[in-house]
Amino acid sequence: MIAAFYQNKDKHYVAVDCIIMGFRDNELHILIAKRPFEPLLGGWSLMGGFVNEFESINDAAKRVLDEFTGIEDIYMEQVGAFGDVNRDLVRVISIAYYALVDIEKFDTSLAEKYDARWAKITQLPELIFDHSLMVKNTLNLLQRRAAVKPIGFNLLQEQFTLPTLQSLYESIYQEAIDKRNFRKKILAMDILEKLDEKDKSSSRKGAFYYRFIKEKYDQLIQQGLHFSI
Amino acid sequence: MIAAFYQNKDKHYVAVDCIIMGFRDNELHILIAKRPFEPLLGGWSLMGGFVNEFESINDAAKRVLDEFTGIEDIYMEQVGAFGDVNRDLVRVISIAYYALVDIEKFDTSLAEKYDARWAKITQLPELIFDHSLMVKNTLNLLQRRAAVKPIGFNLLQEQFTLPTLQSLYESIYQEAIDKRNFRKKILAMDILEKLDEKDKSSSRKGAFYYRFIKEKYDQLIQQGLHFSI
DNA sequence: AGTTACAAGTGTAAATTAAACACTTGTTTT
DNA sequence: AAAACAAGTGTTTAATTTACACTTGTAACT
Repeated sequence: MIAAFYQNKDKHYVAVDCIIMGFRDNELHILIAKRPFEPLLGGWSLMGGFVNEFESINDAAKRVLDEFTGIEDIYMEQVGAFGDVNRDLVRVISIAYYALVDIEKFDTSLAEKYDARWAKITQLPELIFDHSLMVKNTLNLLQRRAAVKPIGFNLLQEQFTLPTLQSLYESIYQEAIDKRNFRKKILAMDILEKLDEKDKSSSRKGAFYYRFIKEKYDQLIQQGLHFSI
Repeated sequence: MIAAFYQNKDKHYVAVDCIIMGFRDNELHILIAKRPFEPLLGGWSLMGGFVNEFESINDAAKRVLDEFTGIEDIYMEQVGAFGDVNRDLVRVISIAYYALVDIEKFDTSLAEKYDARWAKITQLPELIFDHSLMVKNTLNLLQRRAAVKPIGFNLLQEQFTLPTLQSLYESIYQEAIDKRNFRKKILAMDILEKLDEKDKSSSRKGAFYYRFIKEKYDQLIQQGLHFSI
């Protein structure tokens, strides 16, 4: 009876495609790879994989993320399902996830293995299928999310300077931010801890390191206040 | 060669589930139906259907919307893919879409045919599978969208009063809005046209009807301004 | 005809938030 | 000792949001 109901329904290939984002040289980057098989062999593509029979789509995304970055416990969020593309010969319904990773933790040996590279989001090549659209939607979503949730820190190492943090947000919003206003706002939330060390790699004076303190953020929320940059 | 690559991949049942929203009696309503087949026969569910082999997922959603409402050209937007539910016996990946309809255009004969009814969003029964989660995510998405896009008008008839429009937004945001501030804001955008007729169904004085003028909205956008309520 | 009931309709002031803006500091290099 | 240079710092103005209470128009009732 049950089997009978499903029996005449079509089944589909379902893939996950991951928009893996990293931050380097004051710019957002996305991990892309040369596609190793047909159709569109050699085209630039996002990192993806097929969903297995008894696997949740979230688990599939996690598996793919781990496979291509060597990092577990990655911050990720679904972007949406894409299925209107007329892929050659076979139609695949693809569910896109974006992920924010600390690019320093990235296992670079995997880049060789998969012929992958980090491309600046402002200078992405044309991607296959609807992958360019996925990236566009992701940036949109990220801009809205990063404005109200402290997810940007996932793109940084544990310690970071305020100039770096600011340039991260500038890269996400793709617009300049006033230095004084930015500092005022982020520090007013009292969710960062200032450290004693300085990063002297980009100035003689050096910039103090800060850390994001999750507990302080939770406290902020508990007080009915909100993160906002 | 190509076939060989896909050959060993699993295929999945893919459905669309539609959160069909209407506005009535100053409250958002959602169309739900008693499920007519196993598993979970008799449980309250969203309106859904399976995606056909050569159909885009958007088209599948449109088809389902038309089937259950009798309305074509419905405003709809994807909410996301849901696939982590352990559905009895068979796993189905479902892509949720929300739709905003003028409840007056709804073909009520379909309600009988499908054993469907409009339920207040504040008083929804427990829904099957992850449908309750879909509704929750939809309300979230709708709150963010309705704040910056003039999509709320899809829930109203062509002519509507400002008190009605306000109560629509109150129902979407689930919070009271100050009457004067609301009117100030919506009228300042100059996207509505005031008509000469009044609606006297809810007061002796009567409230003037207004119409949303898409051309005026386009003009607003062209000026670099934004819709915002 | 006058009164009542009642939602529709209207404006201003205060508070908050966002935006604009330029100089000083600390450290290394020359 | 001077130069170079990014890090760091406050205040003022503008814009936006919030709070708040009375008048108006019409139908129903007496």
